[in-house]
Amino acid sequence: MSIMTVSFICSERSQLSKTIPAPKRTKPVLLTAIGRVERETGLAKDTLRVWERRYGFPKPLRDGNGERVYPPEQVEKLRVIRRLMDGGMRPGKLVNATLAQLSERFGASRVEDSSRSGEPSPMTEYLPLIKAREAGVLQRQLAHDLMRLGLQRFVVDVVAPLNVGVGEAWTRGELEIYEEHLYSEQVQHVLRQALASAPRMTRDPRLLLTTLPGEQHQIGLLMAQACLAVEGAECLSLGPQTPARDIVLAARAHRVDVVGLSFSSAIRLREARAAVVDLRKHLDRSIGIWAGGGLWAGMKEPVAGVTMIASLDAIPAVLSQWREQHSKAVYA
Amino acid sequence: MSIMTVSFICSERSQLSKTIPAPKRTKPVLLTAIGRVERETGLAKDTLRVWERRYGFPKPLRDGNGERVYPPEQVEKLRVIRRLMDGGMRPGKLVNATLAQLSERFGASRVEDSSRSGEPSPMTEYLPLIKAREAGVLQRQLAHDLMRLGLQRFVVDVVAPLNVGVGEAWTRGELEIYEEHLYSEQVQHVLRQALASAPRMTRDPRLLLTTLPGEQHQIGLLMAQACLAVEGAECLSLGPQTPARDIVLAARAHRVDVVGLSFSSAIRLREARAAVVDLRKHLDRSIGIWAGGGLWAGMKEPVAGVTMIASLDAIPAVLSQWREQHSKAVYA
DNA sequence: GTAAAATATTTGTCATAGACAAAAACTTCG
DNA sequence: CGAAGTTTTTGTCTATGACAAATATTTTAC
Repeated sequence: MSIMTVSFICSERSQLSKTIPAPKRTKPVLLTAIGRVERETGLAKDTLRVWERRYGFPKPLRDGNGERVYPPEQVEKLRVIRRLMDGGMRPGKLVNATLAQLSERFGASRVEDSSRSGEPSPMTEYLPLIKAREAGVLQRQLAHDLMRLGLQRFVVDVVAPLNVGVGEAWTRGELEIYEEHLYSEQVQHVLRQALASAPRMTRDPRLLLTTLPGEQHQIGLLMAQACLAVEGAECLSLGPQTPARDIVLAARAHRVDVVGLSFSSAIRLREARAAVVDLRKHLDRSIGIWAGGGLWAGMKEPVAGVTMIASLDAIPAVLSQWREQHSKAVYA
Repeated sequence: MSIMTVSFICSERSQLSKTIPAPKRTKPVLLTAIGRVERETGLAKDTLRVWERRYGFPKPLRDGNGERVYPPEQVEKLRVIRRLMDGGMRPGKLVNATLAQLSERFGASRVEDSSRSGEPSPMTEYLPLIKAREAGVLQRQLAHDLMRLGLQRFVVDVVAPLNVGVGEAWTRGELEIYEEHLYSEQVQHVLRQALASAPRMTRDPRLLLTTLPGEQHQIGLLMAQACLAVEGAECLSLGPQTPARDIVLAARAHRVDVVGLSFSSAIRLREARAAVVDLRKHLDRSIGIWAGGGLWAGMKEPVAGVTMIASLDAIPAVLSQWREQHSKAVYA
């Protein structure tokens, strides 16, 4: 993680501002090699090749060396498919549909939510702000709602639905990725501010918060931390992507009672499950594991020795339950 | 990025706290499949296989299905090798060395730095705090130094060397990854606090800050943002990992003057270079690109139309140069 | 009819081995 | 000593086959 060295190679001005020549575009067509497609879509190279073999899609062109080059429409379609798969659909049904047909499928998974009641969703209020590209206004509105509702309700009623809504809006093509990034950055800012100013109570349980490798999303972690801090739990966050081995070491070193893990739905259920099972295997039995994230709502059987928390709403209940059990143990 | 759904599947207590059965460890030996090794070391599956074929290392065992399973020592050695390669060494010379021999090599790249002068490095002050596992104390010390030195000097003289030092300490086995994570989290916290309380000047240039996909490290970005904010530049951060296409869109939408990219040394030079060249190709010529990070110190020829900033020290100079050129343009 | 068990399909990941181009290191020449 | 040419190193790509885990479908039992 060493990031910056202190050497100073920029002493020559001529080198410093080489803003002069500016390259000319060679071809207006942008073809993407398989390695890059893997990075952009999150679909493994092996998977891309096997889909081509089995389903006939994607059907990349070949360059001079016989290597696959993907035109942008196919990459775009792959991105959408990946997105739908995260929502539980299977690739066999998706690859041979047109982009238009795929877009329709999105509706299916959201009907229950949007038409559930007449009450205004946070999305109707915030989406224009995000699209207006006014970072300052967005941040002030968030800060305002935070003040009005308090941290707990702000997270549960505003931020959590907003995350879902923003993700869906992106899926429907209503938002660009950069707008999502910008939103995410503002929310993180507001949440971190709130956490910093919240008084630190040192009450049981002591929690170690992080995500497993591959899960990059910090917002889930921050939301959880906020909900836990409000309830007086002592949180220690390692940030995202801590390897299992290091979670075990850190949990021991800091003598925590519980390890809290956050999972976004951008990760596949079975992988997440396997990773949690693995962690449970190696972590001391006296230390609890709480796995949070909407991901778990779709799971059939729970993992032994792990508490699944599918909603932030559930955090207070889980906490009080833990405290109850723990106090009993002291008396017993 | 949809992270949490609002469904509440935890209403049944029995499911909620399945902390009962607790699995028994089957085998004390921890064998790692190739996919996981890829994730943990950052070395592609193809690379792992081709090294095995060519150099005879790693030499994984095979499970019942003839699939590779890597014992922990080999994974550890791979991690160290990866680390050394990021420093510019070549794998052929490394794979057949013992772990002890590899550790020696680390010295080579740091001699110039540590023995350069007698002045106390921030490391001597902070390393004990990190190892003491007292997050609160560490944070207070950081905040104290921030107050004492001011944001600019704090970033350049304390945080930047600390990042390098912490990375090296990890390499030498003096720090665990989780300790690095914890340190990183505290630093981010302090930097974000400082940025939030800094008054927002709206002076040219307008910057869009982010990292390219694959570059996860946020600290470099935050440090840059701090240095830029101090100098009065208007920063808009998208957080890490924005695809090139979206950087182009965002830069246009927000009418920025410059796109600032941060690169840690955990990424390979040629890949970074290629990515920057690609971005330059697609970004409007009127928008500048500043690529920051110690990475670029090792580069031979600069990229046309891109300003490389190898050190945070250089930021004020680059800024004033930009302003100078830009004001000239106005009068011309 | 529903629930459980058995069977079938879908799907991702792994294996093998050969090929090649870009980068780095090493020679040779002026 | 530096430029130009040559060799080695190295990562990534290709192709096809195989298999197990997850999911869907059918059959069987109650």
